[in-house]
Amino acid sequence: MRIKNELRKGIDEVLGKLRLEIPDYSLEFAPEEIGADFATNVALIIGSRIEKSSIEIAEVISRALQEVEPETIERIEVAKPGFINIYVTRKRWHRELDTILREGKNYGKANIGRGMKVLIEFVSANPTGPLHVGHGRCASIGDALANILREVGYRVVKEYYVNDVGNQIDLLEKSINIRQKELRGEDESLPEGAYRGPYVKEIAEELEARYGKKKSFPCREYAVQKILSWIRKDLEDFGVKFDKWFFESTLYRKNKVKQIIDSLKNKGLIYEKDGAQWFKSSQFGDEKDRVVIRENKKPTYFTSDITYHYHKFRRGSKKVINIWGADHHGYVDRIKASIAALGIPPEDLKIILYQLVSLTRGGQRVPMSTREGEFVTLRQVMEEVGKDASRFFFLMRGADSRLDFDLELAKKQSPENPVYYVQYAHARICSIFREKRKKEYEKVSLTEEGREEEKESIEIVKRLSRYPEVVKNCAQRYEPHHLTGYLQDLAKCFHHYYDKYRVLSSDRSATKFRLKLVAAIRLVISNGLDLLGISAPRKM
RNA sequence: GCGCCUGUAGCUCAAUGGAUAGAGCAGCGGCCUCCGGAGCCGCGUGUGGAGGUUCGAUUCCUCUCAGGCGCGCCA
Repeated sequence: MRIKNELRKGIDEVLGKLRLEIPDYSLEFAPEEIGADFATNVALIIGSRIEKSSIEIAEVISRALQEVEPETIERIEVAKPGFINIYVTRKRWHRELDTILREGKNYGKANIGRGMKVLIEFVSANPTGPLHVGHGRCASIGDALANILREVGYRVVKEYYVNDVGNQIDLLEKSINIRQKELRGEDESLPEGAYRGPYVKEIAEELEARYGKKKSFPCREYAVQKILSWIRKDLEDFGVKFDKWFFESTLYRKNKVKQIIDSLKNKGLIYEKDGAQWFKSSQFGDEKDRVVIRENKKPTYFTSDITYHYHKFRRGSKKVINIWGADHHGYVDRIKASIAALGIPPEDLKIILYQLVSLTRGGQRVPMSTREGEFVTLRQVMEEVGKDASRFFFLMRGADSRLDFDLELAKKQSPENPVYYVQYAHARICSIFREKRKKEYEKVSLTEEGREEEKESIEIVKRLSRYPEVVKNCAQRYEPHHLTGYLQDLAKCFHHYYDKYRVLSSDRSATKFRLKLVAAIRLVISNGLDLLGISAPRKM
């Protein structure tokens, strides 16, 4: 068992013996300045409930705990307001290190998901143009989160929703047609909001070559397929693979949208006004009602989105996660209202909003509108900055913070980019093991007992020991960025240690221990980077 | 005007209601007989403002100021 779980069990046992109710208390790694290994506020919580001094309670609990866990606990101190600080024996930390190495690739896995099915939908950019940097941020977050959720025991499906019908596609078709006319020498200017990117011309040329002046040809289908194939390739090269591509058009083809409207009608939640059909979303927390069937009898985008979300749950997902750009936040309440109306608890739908990436190039703001056709693509960023670096960069900050991405700076910084710092630690450790094979240390096995005397090594074991909780924390809060921070910190500890102590030396006993330690560091870095979708190179 | 998000060190950002608020970058000064110098070490009077909740607030509540976004029978 890992130390923390063991201590929690011990504390619970002590509270039982003292006939105290077990409150919701914290048991954490103590802040570094304290010097202790773990700290709990259990006495503070109890003290505030019953009218007694927290310090006294802490002292009673400490004494009892010491007796329950003599092998693990070196000593216990009670501090200021009533914290209990626990010092763990070195022997116990050594066992922890062995546990980590034994678990190997599985270290970090948990079962808080208990096999629950989760559907995570992200990117879902309209197939009207290539992916841009913002989508890269979304893809990085979604993919990492999916990996993390899998790691802690959820069954995760990654899905991309393709809006292959509607006004944007109409507009794309129109834009292509105009470019075709240009090719034939006819002049017609692009309407307001048309797609102007060079790829539109490219598609127009291909269509022109294939179909010439034929009256009808599958323009939309061709264009969507074409653009989607670019998107797919971009994502693939970015290391993101979707389990399912769900086409909006299938909802119409299978009449699902009409079924949803009928179902809402049967619940008495649809009424007519100004020639349109309205859904009473305000009854479910939305600020006002919304149109689902326009005056022209066509459903709105919202209507197919209701249908889509309902069917995500119908397909067996207990939890649905969406990752949207923050400019869609006004949409959250109405979509939650709609699934609530259909009998699904709205809290089963988690919507993560990421702030848009503002892109600059040498301090100059780069406009980022797909429709204006002037934007920096994900591919450009990948090629300039590299896949690993850009993914790490996108994952360093919480989704809620705005991200300033200066391309010139990112390029310039690339050698000092934090991702290299973490990867370098991994490569360095691999190098130690290459060196080990060349020399007499060859026969040293990682299962042998070794001696440790420097305090930094125990600090590192403590950090390694935190790893599974970091992963859990990311999963429970849907925030992968805690993992990037953790890995940077771990890499820092390693580089420091490496600089101060030689791993391979004539001191055989110390060598045994240090090899174990760095092997465990390498393991955790590798597991962590893997979850983030970033490679852990053996050489750089 | 209403709603959501964000205000933390020169810059970019961390911190499940916990103890003396932490990193990176930039700047200055040091470290290569030795496993990879893409590295290490040293240098810091910062939570926009005012109240409140409590043993304890960057975190929760109210008000306020600043920025971003949204408020369509667009998606």
